[in-house]
Amino acid sequence: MKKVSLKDIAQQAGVSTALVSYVLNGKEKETRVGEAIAHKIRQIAKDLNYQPNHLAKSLRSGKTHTIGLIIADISNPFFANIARVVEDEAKKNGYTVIIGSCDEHAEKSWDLLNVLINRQVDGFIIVSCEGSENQVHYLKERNIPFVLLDRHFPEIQTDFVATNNYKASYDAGIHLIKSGYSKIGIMAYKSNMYHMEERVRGYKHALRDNNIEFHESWLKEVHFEAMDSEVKTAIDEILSAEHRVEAIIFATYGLAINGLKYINELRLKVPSDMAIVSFGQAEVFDLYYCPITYVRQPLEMLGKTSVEYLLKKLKNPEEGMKQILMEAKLIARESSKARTVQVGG
Amino acid sequence: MKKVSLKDIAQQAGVSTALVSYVLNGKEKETRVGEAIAHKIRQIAKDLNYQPNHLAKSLRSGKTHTIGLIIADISNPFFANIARVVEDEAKKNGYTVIIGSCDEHAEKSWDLLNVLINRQVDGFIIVSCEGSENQVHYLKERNIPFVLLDRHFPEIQTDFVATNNYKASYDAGIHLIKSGYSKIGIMAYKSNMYHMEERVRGYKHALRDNNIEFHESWLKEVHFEAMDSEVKTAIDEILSAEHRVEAIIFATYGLAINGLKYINELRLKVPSDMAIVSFGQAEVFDLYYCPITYVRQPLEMLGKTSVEYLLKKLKNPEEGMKQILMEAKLIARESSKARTVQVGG
DNA sequence: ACAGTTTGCTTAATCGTTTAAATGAATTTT
DNA sequence: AAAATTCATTTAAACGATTAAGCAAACTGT
Repeated sequence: MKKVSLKDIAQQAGVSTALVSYVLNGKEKETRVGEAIAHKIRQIAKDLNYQPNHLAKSLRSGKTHTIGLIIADISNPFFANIARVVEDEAKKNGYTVIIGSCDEHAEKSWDLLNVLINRQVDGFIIVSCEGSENQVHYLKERNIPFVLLDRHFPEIQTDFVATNNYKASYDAGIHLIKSGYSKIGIMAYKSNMYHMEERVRGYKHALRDNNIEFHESWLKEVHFEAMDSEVKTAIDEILSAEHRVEAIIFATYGLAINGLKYINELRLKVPSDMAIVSFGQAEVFDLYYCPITYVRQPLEMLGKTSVEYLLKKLKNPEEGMKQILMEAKLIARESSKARTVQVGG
Repeated sequence: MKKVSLKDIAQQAGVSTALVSYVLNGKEKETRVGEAIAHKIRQIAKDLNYQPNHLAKSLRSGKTHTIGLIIADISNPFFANIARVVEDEAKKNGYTVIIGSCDEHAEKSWDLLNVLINRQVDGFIIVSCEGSENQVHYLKERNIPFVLLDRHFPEIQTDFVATNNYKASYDAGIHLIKSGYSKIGIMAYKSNMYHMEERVRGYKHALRDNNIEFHESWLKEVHFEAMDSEVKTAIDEILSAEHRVEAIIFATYGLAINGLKYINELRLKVPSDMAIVSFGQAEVFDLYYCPITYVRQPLEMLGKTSVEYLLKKLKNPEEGMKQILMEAKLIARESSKARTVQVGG
């Protein structure tokens, strides 16, 4: 069963393909197609169940109505949720999404970018990874529309939609301090990505603003690729250090999962032995024996807005630059419960 | 900056586009292109950083090297993991994946199917939802290659890659019985999908083979769309029924999450108040205060094999029908720990 | 009645590739 | 030396759509 093309309809109607195209695209008024023939064409198209060939349309128009979404890993719930929002929002506007996972790897990210550019996606939504600045510059130079999502490079002028990580982390710190903890550590990725630095900076400022002296041993930075083992080492060190922390902020979901597993292994009780606040969100946090306090990023809004910005740019390339930082919300739970004995700063 | 096309290269080299195409596709031998000119063409292509236009290629060849993956929901970890495997395996073979979430909704699934068919995907990998038999028939009629993943329709002859759900559920039942439980319930979706029926059947046979009388109140079937509330009602009923169960099998990840949340609310202790076995897999099961026994489906294998089957079919449409049931593995944990007092059947 | 306008349709180029067929020159065979 | 073969390249159609431009025929006004 061959696919039905404009030509087939034209033949059956005894007209040229041009007419068929006009009618089927609702241009019959401007192009003065006869009423009778227009009706006939529509009928035949319906009878043959005509479905336009997107490839041909795209080749001609230069628009594929497709957007590329580059993330770290679709099997990570944070990105999976984002992806779902982006998918839905795009579909609502007649766009299709192609998702690529780069595993926080700049090289893979390059590959994806190129594959998707060759596939003529109209634009990108990108969760950048470390060392991918050149890719951002490349897109700017080539004038390919894109929006950075969740992470951005402050030194590069781009559209972006991200969380106010400084504030989020600051709030997390303040929350712990108010709950009576003063020896507070943070576990983050070893990375010079801005969003990660901001999380560390927010945490430090929370301490500073409460006259708590920060100790270097409280900041643990682990490599993404060696997370499994390094998280354990980091926790071991944190526990045996001079100023043993009473609370940890996990700067990402992945770190929290690994950290919690090890904390369980060590039979440490949350929050009495160690209070916890984590970034990210997932069912785990609800179901943990001691529900985990977490920083809820406005996933839905982040995803929706990134699509919105990108589509605006696609519709009008002259559209001005759009940058927005959205506020996260701290969801306080048992894992950071106020200590019975309040320890002032 | 315009995109570089074959024409541009041809112009610079002073030859026709045909030659350029031949050389760049490695057909210089068959088509006897001069060595010197071939070299020149390659050099120019490199200098101009030529990237072929996939749309044009696809329009001409009728092949897009794209596969459509239709699942229930990318934000569900089971599907997210599957999607990741499929993505990687496809990429390895030069294919791109477009993912669509249908929310277990046949109508949405139809939409997705049509959108992707218009986008000329070469084939589909589909996790079918209830009431989508007509879609499967449609694909067969239209001769569009596809492989059913995780779920299949026994009455329709198709390629499929799925788990042996009967066996998996049977094993889950046996495991609980061996661990000393005899009043065992199961929570499943109200559905006539084969994979779900098989899970119930396996469970029932495990009871039967151990001379345990099955009580209707032990089988709770809830509607997917009203899961949140119906799971609670179901658990309430299960607890107040005459033969109150000591253990529950959750037939899906989603049910388990909802169920566990409610069990926590009720302050029931796992496994002493209620033992648990669940299908699906995710971090939650590891981190729950009492690690959850679960049926581990061979995700990696399922995903890989589905891609493999599909690609074989794409390469050779005459390829015979391929059907495989893979065995799941029960991962025994605390949530189904052997009771101290063994209760024989 | 004739120029000018409107109407309703067709023609043909175009997007960027691929590839069968054609072409003409150089080389080999007889 | 003519015929046949080989070699290296070009031409042009095709994929399926869009759309500017062209062209009769019918209609308008004077």
